[in-house]
Formats: sequence, C-alpha cells, structure tokens
Amino acid sequence: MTTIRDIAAEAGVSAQTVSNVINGRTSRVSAPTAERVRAIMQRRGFVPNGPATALSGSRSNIIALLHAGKTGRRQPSPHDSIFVDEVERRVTAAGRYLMIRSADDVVLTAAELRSWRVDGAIILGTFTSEADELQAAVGLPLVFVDNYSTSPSIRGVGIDDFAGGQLAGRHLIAAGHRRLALVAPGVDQPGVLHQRYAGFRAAVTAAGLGADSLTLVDCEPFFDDGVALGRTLAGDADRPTGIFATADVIAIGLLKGLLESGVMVPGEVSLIGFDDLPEARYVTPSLTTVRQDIPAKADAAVRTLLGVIDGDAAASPARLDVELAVRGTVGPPPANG
Amino acid sequence: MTTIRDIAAEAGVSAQTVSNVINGRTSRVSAPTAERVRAIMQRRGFVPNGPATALSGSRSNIIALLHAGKTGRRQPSPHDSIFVDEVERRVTAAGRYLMIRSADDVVLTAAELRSWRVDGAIILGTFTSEADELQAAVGLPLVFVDNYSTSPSIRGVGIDDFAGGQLAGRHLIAAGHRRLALVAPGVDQPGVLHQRYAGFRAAVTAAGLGADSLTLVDCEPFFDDGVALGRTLAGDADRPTGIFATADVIAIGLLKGLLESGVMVPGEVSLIGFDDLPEARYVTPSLTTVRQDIPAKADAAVRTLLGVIDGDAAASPARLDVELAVRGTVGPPPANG
DNA sequence: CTGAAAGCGCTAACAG
DNA sequence: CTGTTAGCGCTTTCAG
Repeated sequence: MTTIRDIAAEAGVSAQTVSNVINGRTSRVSAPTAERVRAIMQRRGFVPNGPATALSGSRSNIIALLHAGKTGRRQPSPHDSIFVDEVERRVTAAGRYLMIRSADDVVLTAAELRSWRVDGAIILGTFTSEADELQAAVGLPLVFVDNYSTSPSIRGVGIDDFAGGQLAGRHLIAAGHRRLALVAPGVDQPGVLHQRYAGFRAAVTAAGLGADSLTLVDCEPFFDDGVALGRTLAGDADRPTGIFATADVIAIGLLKGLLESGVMVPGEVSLIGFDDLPEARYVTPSLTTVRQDIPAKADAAVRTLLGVIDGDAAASPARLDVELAVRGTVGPPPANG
Repeated sequence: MTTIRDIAAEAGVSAQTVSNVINGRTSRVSAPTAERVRAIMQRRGFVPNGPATALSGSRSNIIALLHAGKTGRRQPSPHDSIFVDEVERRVTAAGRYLMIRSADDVVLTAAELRSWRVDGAIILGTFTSEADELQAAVGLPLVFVDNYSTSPSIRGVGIDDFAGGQLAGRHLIAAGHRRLALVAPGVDQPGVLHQRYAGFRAAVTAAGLGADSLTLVDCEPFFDDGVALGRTLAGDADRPTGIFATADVIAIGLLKGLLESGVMVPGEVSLIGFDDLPEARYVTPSLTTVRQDIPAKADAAVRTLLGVIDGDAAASPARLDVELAVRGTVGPPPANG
C-alpha cells in the first residue's frame, strides 16, 4: 500500500510536506513543490489512508446518516429512499464518505458515531423529544431532518408542513367540500404530522367551518393500510367527501381501495396527498398532492452540515416551501354530499 | 474518550486482555476476567475506536456498497433503493458499518475502498465487463449483484432473469397473444436485460411462433419514458397486443400512457412488468409482473460477502428464483388482433 | 493465561 | 518554507 512516505521519497521531500499538500496548506509548501507532489500522487493513484487520517487528526471525512426508528418498518419509506439517495450523491460529490446506520434508539448509536470520529451526522426520523437528548449525547455537528424541536441548539432542515396542510385544506374547501377528513398515523406528537394537521385545521377554521366538519382518521403510512381504509370508507354512507392524507402512499392506497369498491374519485370522494412522490403520477387519476422537494431538502441538509463542519456559516434555508400539485383527484363534492 | 486502557485500568488487567475480550479470543482470557471486563465495557458504554481498529488490524468492520453508474440517473431506481435499504439493515444487524459510495467509474474508487481497509464490498449496477477489471483492481472480497460475468473469480448474487423472461413470454402466449413486444433499455450487452430478452424469446420460439412475432422497443427505465412510449403505441394501428417491459416503472408508464390515450388495458393491450415493486399494486388495473425478491437478494449478497470475509464457506444461493405475479394487466388479445 | 514493546499511516507541534 | 519528533487507539508479536 502506498503511503505518504512513498510519495515523499519519490518527490524528495518529507512526509509532512506531502501531508500539507494533501490538506491544502498552501502557505507551507512552495507552489512548484506542491505541484510536483500532486503530480506524483495523481500518477500513482494515491489515496490517503482513511483510518490513519481519522485516527491522527481531527477530521475523518465521514458523514453519518442516522436513520431512526426504521427497523420496524415493513418497507422502506419512499421519501427516505429519495432523501438518502440524494444525500449520498452530495456527500460523495463533496469528497466525503457516507456511513449509513439505522437504529431504533438513536441515542445508543451516539457512541458508535463518536468512535468513528465522524465529522457530523444527518438525523432522519427522530421525534422532537429525541433530538435534544441525542444532541447532548454526541459532541458532533448534527443536522436534524423534519424535526420540530424548538431548542436553539438544534440545527434542522425541513419543509413548511403547516403551509402544506393549509394548502391542502384550502384546495379542498375551495372545491366545495365541507365534510373533510385528515388521514394520518397519529398527529398528537409534536412534529411534522402535527404541523400538517394544524395547517389543515387552520384552513378549515379560516373558512368558517365548524370543528365537526373535520374528522381525524388514523392510518399507518403504508399502501395496504390505505387500501383497507379506502374499502372501509366505501361502505360508510356518512363518509367525508374531501380527504387529506399526510403521505402519498396512504392517498394512493385510499384511491385504490375506493376505486376497487366502486367509489368514484374525484366524483364521489376527493383525495389529496403529501410529498409528490413519483408514484403520485403513476396512478389514474393522477394524485393531487402537496409537493415537497426532497432532493432540495437533502441538499440543504448536506450543505448545512458541511457548513458547520467547515466553519463556514453558510446558512441555507432551514425550512423549504411546499406547493400544490394540482392533478386529478380533487373535484367538487357530489351533489348529494 | 474512553479507551481500552481505561477499561483495562478499571478491571485491573492489561489493555491486551481487554482487546482479547473484545475480539472473543476466549482461549486467552479466563472466563471470570472476561466477564468482568465485559461488564465494565457495558456499563461505560464503551465502543472500540473504529479508525484505530482499522489502522492497526486487518479488519475494519466496514462493508462498502458501491453503486455504479448512478450519477446520470434522473431519479433513484426503486429496485436499488429497496436493495440498499435491506443491505443496510443486514449489515447493521451484523454489527458492521455500511459505507455507501456511488461512482460512474467503479474502478476509480477501488483505491478509496482499499484506503479505508474496507472488509469487503457489494457492487451494484456494473456491466459484465467491468466486473473483472474491478475485481482485479481491488484486493478485497467482492460480491456483484445482477452481474453475468462468467469469470470463475467473480462472486455474484442475482436472480433467474432468463426464467423471468420465459415466464412473461409463456404467460402472454398462453393468453393468446401473437404480436409481442419487449420493451427495454437495450438488450445487446450481456447482462440482466439480455437474459430476460433471451428467456422471452425462448418462450416465443418454443411456442412455434416466428421471429417476426416479436418486436424490440427501446425505452429508458423511467416512468416518463414509458408514458411517452405508451402514447406513441396508442396511435399505432399495428401495435403489439402483448408487451413485456423489463422493469415495472416502464410498464407502469406504458399503462398510464395507454390509458390516457384511450387504449384499454388489458382489453386492447396486455402488459407485463418485471420486479414486482410495491408500485405494481398502486395502479389500476394492478400490474401483472415477474416477481423477484429484492430483500432476499440483498440478504444473499450480505450473507455471501460476510461468509467470504469470515472464512465461512456458507454458500448462499447465487441465483434466486422468480415467479409470476398474476394481476390485472394481462388478458386475451382483442378479437381483431 | 497475561503483560510489554512495537508499529499501522497519518497529523500536530515544534524546530530549523 | 521544510524536516523531525511524538502519538492517535488499537492489534500484533514476543516473553513471561
């Protein structure tokens, strides 16, 4: 294995000089020397030994992606898959290494992160409450994704979930719906889903509708659960006419369950999802949904984290905008509705 | 940061003994001592320093997942997302660390892998030809996914793509179709798609149909490309009645494009996909497709790799079976077909 | 079964 | 601007 000493020997300089070249300490190496060293490294395809760098220095060049509460999931969340994919591209493009780790208890893995001298971590899927604990447990730059912790020490990126809920609510109300439902896997805990719920409710209230016009329906964020719920709703004479599901997969499941049961969408029931996954356009009619830009969120997360690590205070937008993707699943309520 | 010396001091033994306990060298430590050391580590939440372990020893506990030719993709491949997700779970469950890296030129990253003293790597998305080159370039245990290299030195896991193509062909032919098409992003290069094509063609031939009953249509593996093709086909009076797309996303796009254009599926055109992604059930009618078990493939990949690394010759099945998922997009050809 | 010595490849802190 | 000296935390000799 080639080492900096080998390079140094060939260049006729000391190992330290090679190290300086690698780390861009231009003030300590003359330009011609640096160039010569670089050429040799290039030619020999030299890559500095990662563990050695991490062990001796401060920086490991490893970025961790901590995926909380994933173990129990039946299938990967499409949102998370897209996010992770984009993070990987960005981290690699930045010349760093991405270490991915899922854990039910994120705090338990804090020691592992530290043991790798990880430069920083992006945390996906934590509840608000876990953030502070984790932040305290690891002494590392951390960026939380979609976390609504209010602690000033918590750095996060996310989207405007409240506005998303509002958009959905207004859109359904504008279409004429008065019997509304929010379908989500629990909106009690502070966090993303609660925000979407709050925004939706705010739209309802702002329209002068009573609290009884809004029903909450619990549903796990999986297609099959959506299908089952859709079938149930199909048999419910009093069912809502305008439904906002806090995830596209749920909405798509609902759509399928309703269509299967002979309920017309949007003729009898209007549906609006959240995320605007590619899948939203797969179905017929195409799903009307609240769009978030997941790659942009990933980019913001990586950029923010690298900014903190490198000491640049390049503040990226912490909360990205959402917008409505108007497609085919929202229409006026049925005449008898 | 806690080190093994700290643990050793507290236990009243040498650092070496602690190391032996960590590495399960039971023959060199008395049971009570080992137990005492273990208890202390447990209580202090000690995790050995990763870089130090990697630098000094042979094993880094890092498994790499090399994702080839991904940079150009517009969106992540659902197949790959599911695969990666499962690999991550398995690797984490095995107490190792997963490093993910995408690269256009996989061989160029070989040096990086070596520099991290990675224990082994799973390679996703390479062409047959790249495999040997990569294998030669890195001196590491490697497992190739869905690679059809015939080199004896190449270890791989995959599925029976030929059988999958056959299943698709037989199914369409059994339904009565005689004008068939294979839609794929190029089947010339040896590899997965060529195998599916070969299997499909074999079914056609075995049924006594002439070569002219099978058309090849080029299509990139994206939903939008499928939609565009579907629209084109809708306007084609001579279009095939039985279509096999080598990826579900293509088939789903075709379905959408055809339905949009007023072509009935399966009334006028029958469609069969490949993979059986969750998305196959999202659409209406649900997509008939060739199912592969992606998590099982990921499991096989990890198991095989760890087997090689640990020297267990636990041979896992190198080529997993596929099966037909009969759903709603295949029916008899139209009467005038 | 346990302990001491050496070194993995690199960077940090000095001295020149 | 360059070279030398330590040492990161661990594992691997080699003695006891």
